[in-house]
Amino acid sequence: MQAIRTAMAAMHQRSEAIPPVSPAVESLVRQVIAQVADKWTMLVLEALEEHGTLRFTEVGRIVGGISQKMLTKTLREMERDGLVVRTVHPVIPPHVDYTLTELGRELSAAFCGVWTWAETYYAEVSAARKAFREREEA
Amino acid sequence: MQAIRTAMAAMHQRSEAIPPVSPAVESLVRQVIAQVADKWTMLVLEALEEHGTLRFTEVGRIVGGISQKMLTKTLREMERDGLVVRTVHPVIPPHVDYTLTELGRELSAAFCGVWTWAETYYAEVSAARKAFREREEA
DNA sequence: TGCCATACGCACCAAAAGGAGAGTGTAAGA
DNA sequence: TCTTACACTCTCCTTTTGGTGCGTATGGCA
Repeated sequence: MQAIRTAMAAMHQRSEAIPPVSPAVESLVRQVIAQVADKWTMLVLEALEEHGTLRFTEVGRIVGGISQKMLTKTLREMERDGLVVRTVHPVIPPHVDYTLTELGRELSAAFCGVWTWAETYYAEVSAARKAFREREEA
Repeated sequence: MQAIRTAMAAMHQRSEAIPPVSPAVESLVRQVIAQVADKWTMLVLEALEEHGTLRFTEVGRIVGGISQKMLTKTLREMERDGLVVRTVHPVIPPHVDYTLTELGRELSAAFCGVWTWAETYYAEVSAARKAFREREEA
């Protein structure tokens, strides 16, 4: 068990990989990645990219299967990170709409490759899963 | 409250967006995206892309801050989805190594854009967060 | 003789994510 | 007058995520 403790301690040390960038930047980039590499964020990004400015319920309808709670949370975090602009029209009933910022549009473009990958290879992923299942059943 | 029930019911309907692709494909792509858009998956992908074949503990050390449990889980899911090959050398102490498949390398390339985005814009995200914090403190 | 190394699996627990449902405020339409 | 619309917020609850610590097999080294 001492062995494991040692291994774990080593794991929590700084990675010695990717020397060109500083550890501080590394850490920040990882933080940003972790926040942004989220299912709902990707879906909302897509919806806004495709449809331009949308209202709260419209985003929910287009994304599909998201609860109000998660929609609010996701949108707020995206606003906080500067990915969307939230515009409140002080009327009753309330009217709020969301638009991608330049930063958001850039991120959406960056994710484009992942969407394309998924569309291109989902059949292969399915096949790999099937093969894996059969292999472990045996 | 009936209003909310109606809105929620509408939200859970199928999205009418993106007509070019079939709903079945849409759903599969979303599933794949949801699995793959994961912090640890992205980090492990990066590590393997940069260093080629790696052993279990090496992956852990390079990724940094991941527990053995999550590392095992992430690696298994990636194997299941056909992103990595797991090779067991039946010796004692055990020796297992992991290599990206072509599929994995393609995905890594697709994520490259997101990494670049994060590296390019993390300062702007930080600034946006700071501004947001100050705005809501007021 | 006895300890170490590796890549896990398992059990237990805490924290976070996420869903369901109710409540809110008020102007305009039935 | 009663309901509806919208964009939430709040509470309660379940599920998932993730961490910690333990056990394991055994050839080789001290």
